[in-house]
Amino acid sequence: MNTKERILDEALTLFSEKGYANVYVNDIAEAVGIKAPSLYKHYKNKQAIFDAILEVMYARFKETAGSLNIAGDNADVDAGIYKSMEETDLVQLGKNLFLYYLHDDYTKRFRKMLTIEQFRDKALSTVYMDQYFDAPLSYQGMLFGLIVQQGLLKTDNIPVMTLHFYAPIYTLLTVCDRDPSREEECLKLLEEHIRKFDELYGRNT
Amino acid sequence: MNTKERILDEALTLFSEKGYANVYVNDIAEAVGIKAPSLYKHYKNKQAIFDAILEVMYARFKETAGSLNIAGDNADVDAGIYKSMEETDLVQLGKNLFLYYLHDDYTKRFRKMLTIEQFRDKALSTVYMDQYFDAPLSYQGMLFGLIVQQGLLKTDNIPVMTLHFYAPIYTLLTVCDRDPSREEECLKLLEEHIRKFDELYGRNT
DNA sequence: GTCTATAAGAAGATAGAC
DNA sequence: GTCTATCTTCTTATAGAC
Repeated sequence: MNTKERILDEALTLFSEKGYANVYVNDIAEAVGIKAPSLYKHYKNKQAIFDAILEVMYARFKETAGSLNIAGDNADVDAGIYKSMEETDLVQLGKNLFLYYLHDDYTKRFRKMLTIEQFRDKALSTVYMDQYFDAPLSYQGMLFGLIVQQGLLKTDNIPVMTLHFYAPIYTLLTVCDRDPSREEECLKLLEEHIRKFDELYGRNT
Repeated sequence: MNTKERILDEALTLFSEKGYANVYVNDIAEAVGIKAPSLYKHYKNKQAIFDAILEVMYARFKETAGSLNIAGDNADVDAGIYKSMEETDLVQLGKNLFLYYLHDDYTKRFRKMLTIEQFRDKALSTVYMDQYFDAPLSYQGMLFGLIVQQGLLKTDNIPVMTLHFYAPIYTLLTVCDRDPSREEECLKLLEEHIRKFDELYGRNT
């Protein structure tokens, strides 16, 4: 990783921990191991560093299309999900998804930074919502549509079914973001959630 | 409302919109209609204003005990909920709760401020989690325990049942906080969520 | 309690040597 | 590309009159 990239990396870490306004260019330089004025050889100013981070983020979000997919980052795996649903590997998939988003270094820092900065910039709150509400619900809703079509789960309201699957995952994710020490507890609840979800939707009309 | 209170009120509005670091004492003074130096006759410094806001917040949170209760802010109403559950007024109660937390002016601004500032201060993230995760789940879990005892709803896992009820409400609340124009859409989903929740847990073992 | 004037310091950014 | 020195601006806070 060259200096220009390291600046983005360290800045992202700092922004995600303290927010843009509470991070000084000197902090970033120090984290990188250079002096503050040297930053300006790589980026026009502090805002340009922030903007560059957003660009990287947008690019990554685009790559993983409907982020917070059922399989996390692999649409191929998702595509096969409704074929093997008989074994209730929905649990394993849900946990993988959760852990991927919780532990993937970039994803995690982006999410925390967005959480802090979203109210200052309407565009950021739109990105946050798209990434953590609309896209997951849309993508997962499509998958559940297939699963229901296969007769593996039953419902007359797929959007609500999707919300029932996803909202607890999202909620538990926000808990772990705030207090990583609660990960074990949340994973346990997550597993119980999916098992019960499967049970509730598995044998009703 | 005297000047001292108006300072807190305007500061809370500004902090919830831009975050502590992005609000200058001059902004607060301007909002109140006085000059910045006059603020210092009421509060020792900027941080003291923030701290005073937190105190008010803690006091209010304490008043409404297990905030995000089923009935929002009225434990008496909650206490009677499991007697009249036959009429599925769970929907109305859920909507009232949601709307109370969405529209109550103080609650809303506190929540947004906490969202922005929580990562800077461990204590704040603890307050946030307690207020929007632990307390609601604990309180609602107790109520669902009673409801289940009455045989009105059925489950072998009350914590997960409570999560299933609350997580969608929480998730939809975070959507409306970010984009108030989606309130109608979210209310519709909320209502469908509770109806389906009632259906799923109403006729299973 | 509010004002004007201003001090004190912090933070972002530039100049120019190496 | 990195450094030291420095400038500029912004922000908090104080002094002292009214």
